[in-house]
Amino acid sequence: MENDAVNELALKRNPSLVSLIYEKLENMILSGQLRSGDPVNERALSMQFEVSRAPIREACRRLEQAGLVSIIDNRGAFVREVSKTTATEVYDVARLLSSEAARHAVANVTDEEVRKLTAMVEHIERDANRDDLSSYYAHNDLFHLELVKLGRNDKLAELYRSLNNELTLYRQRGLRSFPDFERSLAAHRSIIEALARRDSAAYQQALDAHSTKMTERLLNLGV
Amino acid sequence: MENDAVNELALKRNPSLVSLIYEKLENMILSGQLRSGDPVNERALSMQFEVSRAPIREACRRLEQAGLVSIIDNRGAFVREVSKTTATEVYDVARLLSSEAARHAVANVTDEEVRKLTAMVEHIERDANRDDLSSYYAHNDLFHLELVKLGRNDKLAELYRSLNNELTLYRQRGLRSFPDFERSLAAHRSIIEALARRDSAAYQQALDAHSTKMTERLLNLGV
DNA sequence: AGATTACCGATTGTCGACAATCTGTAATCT
DNA sequence: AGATTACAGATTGTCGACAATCGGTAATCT
Repeated sequence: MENDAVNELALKRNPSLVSLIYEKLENMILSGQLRSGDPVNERALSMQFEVSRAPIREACRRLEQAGLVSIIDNRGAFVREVSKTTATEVYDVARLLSSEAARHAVANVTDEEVRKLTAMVEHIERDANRDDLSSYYAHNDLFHLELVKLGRNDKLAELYRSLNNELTLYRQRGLRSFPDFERSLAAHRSIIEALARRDSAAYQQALDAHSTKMTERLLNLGV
Repeated sequence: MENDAVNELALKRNPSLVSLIYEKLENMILSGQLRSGDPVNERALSMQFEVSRAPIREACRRLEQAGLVSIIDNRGAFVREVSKTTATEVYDVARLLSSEAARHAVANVTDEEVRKLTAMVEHIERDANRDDLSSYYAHNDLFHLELVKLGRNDKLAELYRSLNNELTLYRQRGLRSFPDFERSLAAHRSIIEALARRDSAAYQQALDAHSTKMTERLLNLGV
């Protein structure tokens, strides 16, 4: 099931080898298949994927820019270890961006978007009810990214996405807190509700409260 | 004077070929030597620097991540054209980060830092008096970056630096507004002064006003 | 003439080989 | 024995060559 990754890559093609390899590796890291500190060996991967080292190497450099691996000169790439200090910094910036986006969201949001977001919330609730944690986390992240996009600033949204990836890596590093479903889902509901009412103050307040709560929970884990 | 770039690179060494090439190219772009839309040809550069294409290629990918070039598949890298829309977005995020850093600056700043910043302001003033625009711009950017670092969030400062590089590219794209020295230098003075007094409100207000003024001036150029 | 197709030059994409560099271990010296 | 040095293995860094792909131009067709 894993050694036909070759064909996977060979067939899809055109999205460029590097992109495919990048996504594969990103996924392996964010899903926890590769853990913090693990080496990312160019030759080993080039044999595993049956391509030369060049595209692998390039993908690794992209992973570095994305903050997912650290590269040590002449030593190679290693899945990054995100310290609590760094994670705190990243959280702070992500919250700042999210909050800024929220300030502009209500003025721009369309009915269509409210419907889409509502659907996403419901999807997350289904994941929670089925205890499908991995899907829950993924869709939760997507939901929040979509909220940020309401700020109508592509650059800001892109930065947010990138920061959130780093945070996912941090969360992945060790024991993972079991989410407080009840509280979290309720928060989502009130966020969406305020948005539907076009109540900017309530929306910003609900979102900030939710973000702060999440941050606290996640940072108080590793102690 | 320019074609011994070869020896420059060959001698410095160890900071890795890629880093040297990256910095060289970054400098060529930010200084306006390479202008928006110009192709960044791998083979040409590899001959100019007398290295193989591999390190050039890698440097180009880093430039892309830094937002300084766009890469089109199978077509190569081109110095990026930053639209006014994008520049506005980037400005908004940069201002947000700067403002957030300002909120924490007074609580943390040391006397040593105040001295250093004062020296930087004086340096900028000398540049202004000598009408050394290129030095003026460079030190002005450094000054503002140093202010952001007072926020004690490395990640935030790094993002700010990166965003500012993109903005430099935007400014470089066409006609450049002649700076309003008098107003700008006065603003620097009051920023530093508020900082020295540890007057947080005044500091934040002075900095935000200055940033906003700069933004307006720069964005109203290309119309 | 206008549109379509086939080709050509230029550039990037990928490859396999070799050089440079680092880490850890074993041999040597005091 | 402890410290130092020399070596070996593994990995990245760099290179030159070839393949794939793109844009534009010239030849062809209607």
